[in-house]
Amino acid sequence: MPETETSIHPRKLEITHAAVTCFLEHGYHQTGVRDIAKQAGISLGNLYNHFKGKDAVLAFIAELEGEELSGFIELLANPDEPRAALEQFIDQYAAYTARPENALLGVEILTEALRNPDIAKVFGANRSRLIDALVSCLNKGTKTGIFVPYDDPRAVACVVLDALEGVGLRGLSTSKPSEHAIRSIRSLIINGLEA
Amino acid sequence: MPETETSIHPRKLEITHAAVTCFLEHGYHQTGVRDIAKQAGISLGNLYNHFKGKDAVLAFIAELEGEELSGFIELLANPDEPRAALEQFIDQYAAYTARPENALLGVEILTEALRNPDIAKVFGANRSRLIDALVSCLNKGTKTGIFVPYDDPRAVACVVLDALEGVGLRGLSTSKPSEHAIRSIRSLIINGLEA
Amino acid sequence: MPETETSIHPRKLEITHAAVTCFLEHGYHQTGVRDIAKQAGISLGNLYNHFKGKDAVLAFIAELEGEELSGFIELLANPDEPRAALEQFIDQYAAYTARPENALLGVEILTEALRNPDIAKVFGANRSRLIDALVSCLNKGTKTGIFVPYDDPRAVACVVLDALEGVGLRGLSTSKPSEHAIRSIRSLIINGLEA
Amino acid sequence: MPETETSIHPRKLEITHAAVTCFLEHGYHQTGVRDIAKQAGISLGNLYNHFKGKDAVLAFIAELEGEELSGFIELLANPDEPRAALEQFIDQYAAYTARPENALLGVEILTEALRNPDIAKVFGANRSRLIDALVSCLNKGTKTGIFVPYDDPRAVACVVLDALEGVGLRGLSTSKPSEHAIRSIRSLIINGLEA
DNA sequence: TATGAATGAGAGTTCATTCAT
DNA sequence: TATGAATGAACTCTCATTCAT
Repeated sequence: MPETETSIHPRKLEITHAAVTCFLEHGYHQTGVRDIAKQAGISLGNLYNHFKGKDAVLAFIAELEGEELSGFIELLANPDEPRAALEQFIDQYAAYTARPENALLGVEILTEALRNPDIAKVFGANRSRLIDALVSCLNKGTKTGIFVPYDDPRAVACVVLDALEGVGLRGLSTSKPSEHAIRSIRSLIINGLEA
Repeated sequence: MPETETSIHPRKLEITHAAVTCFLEHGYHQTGVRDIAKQAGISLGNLYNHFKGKDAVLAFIAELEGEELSGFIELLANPDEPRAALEQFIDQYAAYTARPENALLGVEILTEALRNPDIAKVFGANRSRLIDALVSCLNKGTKTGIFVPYDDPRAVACVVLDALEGVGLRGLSTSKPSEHAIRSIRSLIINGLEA
Repeated sequence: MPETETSIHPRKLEITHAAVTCFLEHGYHQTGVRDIAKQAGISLGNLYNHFKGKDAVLAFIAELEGEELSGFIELLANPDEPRAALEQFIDQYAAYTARPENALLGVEILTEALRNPDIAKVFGANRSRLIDALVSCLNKGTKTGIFVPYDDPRAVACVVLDALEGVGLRGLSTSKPSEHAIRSIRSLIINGLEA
Repeated sequence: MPETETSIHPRKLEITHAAVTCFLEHGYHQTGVRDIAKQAGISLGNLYNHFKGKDAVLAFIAELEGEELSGFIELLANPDEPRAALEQFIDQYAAYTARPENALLGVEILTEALRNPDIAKVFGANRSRLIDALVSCLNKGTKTGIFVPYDDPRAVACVVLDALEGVGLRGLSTSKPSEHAIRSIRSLIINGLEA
């Protein structure tokens, strides 16, 4: 619940943005705390007035990313037309992950979450919210008969997310926006889900 | 046959296995060259008689991983029954990526490839071979009329790989083998592809 | 005034003195950064808060040495009596180079300057100032008719410096102050220059 | 007495030449034993069949340099005309030290001799032979009345050598052959010595 | 004689973090 | 809040040398 903080010091956000810039350019482990401080234009010691340590910066970034997911979740949460909602989600989430900053940060956070419990906690919470919303959308679609019933809707939701995020990751190396790719995924998924 | 060396010094393989163990347990960046040497039971300096540096160890691991893909590629290359071949590939590749060692190493190599050209080269070559084979299978299926035609078969191939690898990655956090997940993916994909 | 920094951190000077001690005793390449830090009584990492690296320490020493030359340069710059000025310079500069610390550091800096551009820059600047001053003194002497005219006064200046510095270097091995040597040089030079 | 060796293995000379090449290019301390072996086209271990260690290679180079001095020494040893012999020596020795390889190696050996007794022994022996010869030439000149008497002929000899070697060293940085310089030195010295 | 794997100490440098000011 | 000096462990990598083959 990052929103419960009474107010976020503007300096904290500056540091966060500086860190994002560094992490994107050089990666989390290749970025030093000094680099972040320099990029933020503050002293090294002052960074520790706003963050407990390097980990905390990444965790905070993950928190902020989590807030960006709210739009997607609302979209999926209680859709009148599950199929339309799903299609819209696919397009928008694909666009989201296609932005290199999101794809790169995503994989940094993912890999760090594998071994760092603090990061894992935030990352897992974000993921759960998104998957829950997606599952609820799929279930509604199944209930209204427009989607085939699956024995593990959560697995399907994961596949959808993995595929979409994979596009973003792939785009990093190939450096092409891959309009085709997104369309193909949407077709594949919708095709595969439709009753 | 990426390994053109006439013979590989057994010590080189020992070091490689030690490195794999370390990378799996602590990650690439969290593993020191000393850790690898200690795990391999050799002196630090001797490691540099077999590898140019830490990067080279990871690159060599990626090379060896590439060789493990040959089985999958043969499976897909010129299938009599594309649908059966695809299903078989999905099951086997899902089983492959479901093994934590493969999933973990895969993501380490992937993220390192994003910024390290030496790793990117090997990683990209491996990926290309697999995608090419998958595309050829899809194309054959389309030609024989059992798959719907897609305007970007390569994108579809990527989706399939991303989804399967996503399962492996997901399994690392949830630590359950996820039989369901694989079945769901197979259904989704096959369902989505069938004419 | 090569030192444009508004103020030099006292620790930086402490490190410099420690480095001088080490370089004199063991030579530049045989001295480790750890040795310098230990001699200075500070931690290893802190040294890098004051110097960019080992090279920078030597470069700074060379800078400080350059400042010590100012006295000699003033002596030579615009002498009323070139011959007296030259004799005085010879005696004083011989005494300067006869001090082992100056001779030893000088040769360390010289040899390092041969391959390290950063050192070469500082070293070259120092040398130029001294030679320029010497040349101006010789020229004045020639103009006033007390020195023979030379077609390359700069070459003569170099010879004088080389000879004087050679005494200092020689004294390191023979470990005798060599009063004789200096007197011989002065005679030789003055004798050779007089009209 | 390097000549007493019954015979020098040709490989030993190859290694020596390789070492000279390396030392000239990167300096003694910056050259690794591996570099020498690679340059010589032999294995690392084999180098140690011919030399006790890295020091021994430099010491052997110094020995060979000593042999090259024989010509100069004969020239000076018992001259019929000391003045002509001295002039000839100045020109030839200047030409010798003007060759970068000799100047560079000379300063490498000199600085190493300051702290390494093994090198100092060889270097000192070479120097003594040359100075002795020069002194004997000067003394003969003084005796025959063509040179002024000096109270320390050995010091004068040192000045001459220092000046000539200084030219070579100076030429390394300025990279001009400095015909002028040599002429100036000869004039200065001869001028200064003549009765 | 010749090889190159093996050693481990040591190289220079960066690290995340703390703390007095 | 803000500073940057201070810490020392850790980093990757190179060193001269030895030794079994």
